[in-house]
Amino acid sequence: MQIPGEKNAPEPSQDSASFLRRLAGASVTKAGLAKDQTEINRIIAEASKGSKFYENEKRKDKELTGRISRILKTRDEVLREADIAKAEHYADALIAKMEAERDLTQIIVHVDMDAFYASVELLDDPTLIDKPFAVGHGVVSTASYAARKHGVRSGMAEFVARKLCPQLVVVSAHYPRYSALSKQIMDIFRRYDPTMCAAGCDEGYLNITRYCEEHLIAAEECVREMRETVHRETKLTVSAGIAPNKMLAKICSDKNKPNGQFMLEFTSAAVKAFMHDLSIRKIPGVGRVNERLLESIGIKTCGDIYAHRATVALMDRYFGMHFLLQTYLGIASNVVEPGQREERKSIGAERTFHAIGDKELILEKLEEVAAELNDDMESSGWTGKTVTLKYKLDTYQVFTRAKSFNRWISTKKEDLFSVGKELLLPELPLRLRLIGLRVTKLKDLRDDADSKPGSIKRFFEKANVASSPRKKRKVSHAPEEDEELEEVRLTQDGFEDAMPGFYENEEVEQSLDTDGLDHYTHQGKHKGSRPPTSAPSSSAARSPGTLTGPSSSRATSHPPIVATGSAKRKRTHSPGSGEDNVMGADNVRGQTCPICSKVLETDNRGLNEHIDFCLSKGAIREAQVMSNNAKSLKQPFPAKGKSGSKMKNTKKK
DNA sequence: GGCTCGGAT
DNA sequence: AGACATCCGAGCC
Repeated sequence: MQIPGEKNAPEPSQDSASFLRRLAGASVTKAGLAKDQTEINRIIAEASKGSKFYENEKRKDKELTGRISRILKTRDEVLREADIAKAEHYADALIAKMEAERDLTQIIVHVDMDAFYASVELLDDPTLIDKPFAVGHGVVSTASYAARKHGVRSGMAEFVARKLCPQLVVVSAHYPRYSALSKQIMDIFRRYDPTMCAAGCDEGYLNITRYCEEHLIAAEECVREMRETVHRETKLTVSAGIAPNKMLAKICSDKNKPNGQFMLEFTSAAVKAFMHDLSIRKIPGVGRVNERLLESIGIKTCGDIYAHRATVALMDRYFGMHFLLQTYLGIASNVVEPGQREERKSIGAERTFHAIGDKELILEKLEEVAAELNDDMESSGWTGKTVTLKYKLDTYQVFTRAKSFNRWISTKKEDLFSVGKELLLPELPLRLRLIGLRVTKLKDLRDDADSKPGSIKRFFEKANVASSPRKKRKVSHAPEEDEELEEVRLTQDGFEDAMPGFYENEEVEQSLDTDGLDHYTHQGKHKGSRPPTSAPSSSAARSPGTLTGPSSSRATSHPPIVATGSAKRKRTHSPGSGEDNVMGADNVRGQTCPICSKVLETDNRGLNEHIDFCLSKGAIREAQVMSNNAKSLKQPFPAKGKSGSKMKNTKKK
């Protein structure tokens, strides 16, 4: 096994299980389906076979497989040298601490509209009842429950859906309608918790602790009443989950869907039992990639985390120990508040079309996109300094090119369009199927205009609304209620608001960075990394993502875990002095590094960083030698601890 | 600080 | 035949 080779072939059988699942799409295990998933996957694969889309998926799957195999190699190396017992002991200590701090006092509810878009369409066209139908042409936005039984799900290509369900009826989406209903529904929820947090247009989090106290009503009864109210006033059904924190509540809302609710007992034992057999994929933040990553080390259910706590602790950077241990315990944020999402970081628009190679036609598309983005920016009051062009080739590979200015992008569409051209023209000729423009380094124009004094305040007031502008519509009215039509992509946005919460009180250090090791970075470096120049240049080189196999593997962000990164940013950083922090930490006490066995006067955090350092050496032995000989690894931490490892590995290879 | 890429919903 | 949109942040120079 091992072998310095580093490129030890993962193995063929690429078509297997994991890839088929990938092809099947993301929302698979998330929502309840029916029928034989294997058969469904077969039909999907058959319909896809040979398409460019399929080839691209295969390529990505292969990259991931390679990345995982490299991580496993590192894992093997680490486990071989480390003191497993100590690592487990360390994890156990953290678990005990987390358990001691568990908060079961708040009654959190996650409400989720059942097949929202589909339900609304059904409302407006009763003849759809009982028919399997889907909302959205081209790509399914939402499938009715009857359609789901056939394996149709959101995100799926329409033609694939039709293969799975020949009698499928496909209707168009009516965003303004969804938006209006969404607002109406959220207002109902707010009667129970004025500070509820809308998570997208069809779901939200509430803390009904207070409501229940004041109305002397039990949680389940309260939620049932709320759901009935929604149904009475809108004729739409909603499912709900009641639990001690947001993550649990969200998972619970799926339990008795549609039109049902589920409450988890508010005891530590019940929560842990609930987590034990829960698929890791059900955890918000764990998507296809992280699921595979975790599965590769034997973690399939949340209960499995415990058995692998040593690996997770030793390779925190890759797997996110803190996140996983909390997940194992079923602990997450129980803070529910509206907006609070800081300002948005970017605003953009993109459009997919039938692949074209003609320069004039491409520029036409670019102009359309520029105009659309321009309208959005104008109506929502944003401008920015950096413009990023995104394009997708007919092979489905995606590239971006950006340019920054010292000035704010003018709101005249000519500005965006010309910048877009500047970025795109040098790339041509290409055959494209998508063009997008995005502006970052934003500035909120309304801050100056409107409430300039307490700019922040403005934000709080309509925080959650502020996201996702789009859709011009927006007529007069100032920031008041412009609940605009969030044309929403349904999932997306909302989660955004919700997710950060899960990591709230954390302070973990960032967790990982996946392939910190290898992933040589050649490409990107010169901006010259042009994609396939010219259509013909068939195979070979090109594309930044494709150069030599491993290259593109890019350090994907972190695993599930990742999110903790934000928390980390808050404190820590201070690149050059990471080690000072560590050593100067509080509750200092002797701790032994499970890798190099050195005893350190530091706290858990410090120990953690030290372990990271040990791992960063790539060659564990090196660290051991160092510690064994020179017992005081003085200043072991490379400036910028984490990146240190990366760089090294990067070049090396 | 600029730029690119991949993740997640 | 046919396969989304939007946003975020990490990593690298």
